[in-house]
Amino acid sequence: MSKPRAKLTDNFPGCPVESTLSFLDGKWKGVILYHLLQDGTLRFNELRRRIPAVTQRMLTKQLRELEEAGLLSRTVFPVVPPRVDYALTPIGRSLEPVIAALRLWGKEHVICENGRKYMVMPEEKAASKAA
Amino acid sequence: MSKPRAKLTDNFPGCPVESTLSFLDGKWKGVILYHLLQDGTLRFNELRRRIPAVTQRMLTKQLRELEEAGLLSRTVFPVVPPRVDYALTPIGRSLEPVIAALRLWGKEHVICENGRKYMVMPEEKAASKAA
DNA sequence: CTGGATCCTGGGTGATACTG
DNA sequence: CAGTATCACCCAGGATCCAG
Repeated sequence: MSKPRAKLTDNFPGCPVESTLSFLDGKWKGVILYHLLQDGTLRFNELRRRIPAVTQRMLTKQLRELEEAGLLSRTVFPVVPPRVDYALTPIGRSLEPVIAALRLWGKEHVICENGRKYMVMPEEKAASKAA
Repeated sequence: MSKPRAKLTDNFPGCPVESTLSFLDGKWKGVILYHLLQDGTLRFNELRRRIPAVTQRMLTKQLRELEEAGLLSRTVFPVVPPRVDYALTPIGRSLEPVIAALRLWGKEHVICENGRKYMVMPEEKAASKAA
């Protein structure tokens, strides 16, 4: 199945938010899409290097799910050593505004420090500037 | 902890996409935020009615997590029968562009039919489905 | 280099029953 | 009405070893 968690009986039609989220479900899909949007085409280990915390197993899994969903294409070069390129499909690329929105909000409202995440209230930022 | 799945050791700072996604993690957060954005303030059962597939347990849980994250406020009225209002905080409301992007993409690229989800290629819509 | 196969576990999620 | 308490299941996700 292409949906890892979604039981396909979630809710009635009419919740595109849920639908979209279901394609981003999984711990690494968002990051993968982000890097693919940034760099165009990436090989397996190039992706790994950009997402240090991911394991091969999970990277493979999430890539396959994204591929099955039609969001990215996987190109195998029959050479030795093996080479596999990953790139977004047109649909995958159409997620750009979504990823951009996610990224923007994260930059605005979350502080990442040593791997920890802290929320930042806009008022605090404004207040510190104004007051 | 406020993050259900995120191990906080995911990746180095620099991935706001991941950060944002971590706040939307969980099966119902997106939908909850969406409805709260739509309707302003909602009571517990009003939310339930808008998300038929959710159980009380999960609705409660996700609401608490969103509250702990600071995205929504929970107002208890000491009356009988009980009444609890949920509304977005300013930060919660700041997620509007994100939810909007998610929703827009879903409307453009996903068809919900009888609870099932089908991807729709923009090209296929433009050009008649020939395959 | 790019995976596949296997084992394992944490906790997310559901179902149900109960309560002020 | 708005939850809490419990039990049980399933599978996402990590670790490790193996393979072409």
